Amino acid sequence: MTDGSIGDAGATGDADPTGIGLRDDLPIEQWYEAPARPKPIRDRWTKLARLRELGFEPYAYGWDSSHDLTAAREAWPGEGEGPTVRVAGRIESLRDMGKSAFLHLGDRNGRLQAYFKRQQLSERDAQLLDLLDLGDWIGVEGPLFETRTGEVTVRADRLTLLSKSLRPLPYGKVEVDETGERIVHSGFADTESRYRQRYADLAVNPEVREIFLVRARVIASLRRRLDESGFIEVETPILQPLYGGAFARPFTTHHNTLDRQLYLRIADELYLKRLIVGSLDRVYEIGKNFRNEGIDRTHNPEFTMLELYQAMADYETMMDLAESLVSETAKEIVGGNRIEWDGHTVDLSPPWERVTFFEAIERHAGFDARAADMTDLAERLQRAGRDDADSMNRTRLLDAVFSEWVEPELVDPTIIYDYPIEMSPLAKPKRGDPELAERFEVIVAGTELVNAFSELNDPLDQWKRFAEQARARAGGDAEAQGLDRDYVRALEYGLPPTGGLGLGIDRLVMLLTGKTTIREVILYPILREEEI
RNA sequence: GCGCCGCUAGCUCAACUGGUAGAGCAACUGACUCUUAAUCAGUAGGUUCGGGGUUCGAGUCCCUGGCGGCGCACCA
Repeated sequence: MTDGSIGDAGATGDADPTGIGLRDDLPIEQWYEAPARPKPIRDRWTKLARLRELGFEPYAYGWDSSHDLTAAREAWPGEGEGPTVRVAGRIESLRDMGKSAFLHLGDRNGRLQAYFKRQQLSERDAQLLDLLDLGDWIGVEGPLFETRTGEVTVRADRLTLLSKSLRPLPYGKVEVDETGERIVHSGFADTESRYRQRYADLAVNPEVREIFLVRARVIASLRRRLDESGFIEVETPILQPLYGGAFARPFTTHHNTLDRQLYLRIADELYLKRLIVGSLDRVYEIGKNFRNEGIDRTHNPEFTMLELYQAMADYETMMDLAESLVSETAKEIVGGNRIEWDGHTVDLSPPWERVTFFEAIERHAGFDARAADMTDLAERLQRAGRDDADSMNRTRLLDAVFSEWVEPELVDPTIIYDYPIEMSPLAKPKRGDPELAERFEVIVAGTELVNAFSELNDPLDQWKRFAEQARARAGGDAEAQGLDRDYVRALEYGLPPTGGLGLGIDRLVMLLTGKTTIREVILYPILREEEI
């Protein structure tokens, strides 16, 4: 397979050089009526032909709605016949009873029933009604009323086909019980198909649409809050000659004209701090990072981060900012700070508990990791079943200890601060304790949500830390950072005291939507190639 | 990367120890003027993920490949 794109499904150009453009060796028209197609597809193809015969345009050019479906339902005055509305939507259910028919239209966040009385329709509209299928987009015009069973409904006096659906959507049957709760029977549930055909997932599962509406509102809310606080939004390179700002392996690519190797960024950090040097004293960027690492419930190779930098601030300012950004956003988007997540109740209201890195280990693992030597750390990890411990340096050992005993215990957001300095090559040493860095992470529900520090602004110190990284890299640590000479040059001009913060947008959305898999909050999560 | 589980009709799922592959929804034909998981009668729908093997006989057992899920590792 040279091209796995879904749009080219079934092309057989490789097998038959004269067959370019054929679909499974057939001209496209014959493909739809071939016996190999499921009957619903063949039937829809026949209906499409019939519609054309009758002079209907199956793919319209536009439509003017007077209301979306939710607004239309709300426009019903409460009794009697309401105003005439023009609405559009996709047919989600269809109940034809001969002389009359009911169907439900759906749009991005609403649903409205339409009632058709054949006697009252023009002959053409009645013909059209007979050729409709689930999944078709239609427009409807008529007055609102309430059915005997109490559902606000539009009585369709006029009907317009907007787009004919040739492929049956995997609709389940929707039952609405006495409490108004939607119960979906059967439906579209196969995880793999849902991700591969996200369009069908979104079309059929309103709760999936809701996740992405929430995601959009979360991002808009963060952006508005930062804009109002005097931050300016910027864009920095994704294609970078040197990657840095985090510990991760990059994706590598190549620019032809420049004939030069480039990397997809693993973090925005170094470019953003250069802007603070340039006197843009509050900047942020919301964008994709790319890390060439494993894939699991909390990691997708491309993911979205908010990074912000504020001059004249330190990590304590960032702690306050992290608290307010997360809790205010939660209040605004989901209406509160108590969230049910993976069987826990997570309380996002500030202030969050603040514990130092070594205190946290003391508390949850029961020993003083700062005093412990490497052998001691490795032995403890080995006893806990980590057989790779003897190959780790001290940084990795401490990190392993932290993720083994501390992280899983933290449910409510917890600020873990004062990390060992060797784990934090871009952070300032802690005042009065240079073995530690002024850095914190926010751990919520067992995973890292925020990473922040007082930014290292001493160019000499930065050079030495880079050099240390370079040594670690030479010693085989594939994730150690490269030496970025231009960044040091920038620091030499003078980086004011600066606080910086990174917040994982995907994980925040997971938290606010109750999802335990990052794939559920990314529209197109990465998957292996599909054979179509 | 390793381990476990899964892949059957367009969708959701059945098929005991190997013995003719089924149901509901969707579809089609017909009936029905306020239905709503509409109902009723009938019809059609399958390369059981691909390849190989064992067997008189494989959805089922074995080998191999693909894809997915979960866990572990990795990802500070």
